[in-house]
Parts: sequence; C-alpha cells; structure tokens
Amino acid sequence: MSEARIELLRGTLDLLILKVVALGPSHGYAIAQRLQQISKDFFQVHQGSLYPALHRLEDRDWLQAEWKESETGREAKFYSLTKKGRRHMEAEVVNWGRLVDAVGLVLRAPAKES
Amino acid sequence: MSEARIELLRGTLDLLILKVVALGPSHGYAIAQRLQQISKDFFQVHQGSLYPALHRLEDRDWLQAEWKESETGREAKFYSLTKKGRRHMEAEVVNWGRLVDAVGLVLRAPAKES
DNA sequence: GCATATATGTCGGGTTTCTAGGCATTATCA
DNA sequence: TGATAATGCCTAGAAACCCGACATATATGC
Repeated sequence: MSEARIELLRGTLDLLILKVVALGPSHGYAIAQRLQQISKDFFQVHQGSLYPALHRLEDRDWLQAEWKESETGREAKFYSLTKKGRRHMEAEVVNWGRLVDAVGLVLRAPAKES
Repeated sequence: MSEARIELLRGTLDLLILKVVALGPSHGYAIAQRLQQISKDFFQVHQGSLYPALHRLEDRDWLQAEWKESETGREAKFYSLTKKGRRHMEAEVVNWGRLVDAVGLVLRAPAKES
C-alpha cells in the first residue's frame, strides 16, 4: 500500500558503486555514504544490497579488495577498480545514456494521429 | 564474455507500457511493436515479459482490458489506462526524472580532493 | 498444404533487491 | 561504569521481475 520507499532501480547499483569507487578506493560503508551524499540523499543503499553487490563485483573481477586501516583507525575492506572494471564501467555509462535516451523517446512521444 | 543482450532495466517496463497505452488504447502485440518503433529498436519486449506485465498492470487497476477486433480482423485484448493508472504513470514519470538526475549527479561527480 | 505474421499465454530459471537479522569494535555521553 | 550510537562486516529468506522456451490459434500469401 504505502509504497513510499524509494526503491533502487535494478541493475543501476553496480554502475553507481563502480563509479564511486572510481573516485578513489573505498570500503563498503563509506561507499554507501558517499553515494547518499553525492546523490543528495536520493540513494540510500541498504547493507543487504551493498555487500552482496560488492562481492558480486569482486567475483566478476571488476573490483579488487584489500584489508586496510580506515580513517577511523579500524580495519576495513578497501575496494578499487580493476582495469576490467573500469572498462566495464565506461561501457555501462554509455549504455545508461542510451537507455535514458530511449526512455526519453517514449516519455516524450506525441499522441498518435487518429 | 559477449553478453551482448540488451536487458531491459527492471522496473522500467511498467512505465513504458503505461506511457504507450496512454497514447491510445492498444493490445499487447501492438504495444510491443510501438515500443520498439518509438525507441528506435532499443526496446524489444519479449512475450515472456510483456504479458505478465500487462496482467500485473491490470491486477493493480492501472489498465483495463476489453476484447475487440484488431486492425487485422482478429480478436485482441485492448488495454486502456484507468484514472488510477494515469495518476500512477504521471507520478512514475516524475520519479523517473528524479532518478535520472540522481544517477547523473553520481556519474558526473568530480574526483575527490586528496 | 505450408510458412509467416499476428496474437495470447504459461513455465522455469536466474538475477537483484529488500527486510531482518547477527557479530564485533570504537566513540560518546549520562 | 554502563548504555547507546556509530562504524564496519556479513548472511539468509523472500519477493519481484525479466528472459528464453514453449504452446496454441487464426489469417494471409505462396
């Protein structure tokens, strides 16, 4: 009923994460925070989505992980982009643009002639 | 490797269908064709996605169906927007715009200061 | 008679996300 | 000191949605 929750569009999260990591290596918790800040609170990534996504991206060799000390002096898993990941990200950015264009065509389609 | 298939972004299909139907009542097969034409072949809606989506939209009272004779002289199920469906569609269009803006913020985010 | 286009539908499988937890450490504040 | 919040990682189960494959039927044209 209420459905007031902002649900992430499926398939978008991977790209967003890759892009945030491309800004500089970061760990999961910080990635989620950055994503929320940059998007002005639009994206609120839940942990149940975040960590599976990170593992997925690592499995596909788009991210690589390394345990290091975080800003707060605690151990955290820092992710960085692989070459493959950067290529994939760039391709996905292009693809996203095409998708937005295509949706735009539909949304702006004029009413049919009778 | 190749994975060249263009997969529809999950959650977009409903909006696209509602928008196409808003252009004028139509049946499933024609909706898929229009979607493909309008989007310049970007969207190719498969039957396994199309018909479940139509039933879903009807269940939610966003579309209503009526059997009529199609252009080719055959019986076809014509869908039209309900008032509820139109309201939902308009809200989803706004939401889509916000989503695109938010993704845009992330994709255009400048590299961090060190 | 047969292929193709039109037209609707189902089924199973795969992917992704959410909810809802669990666990551990450090910082803050009463 | 003790409680609570913030930081940081993780998993399991369920739901939603899309795809590929398949099944069915009629109309048209060769």
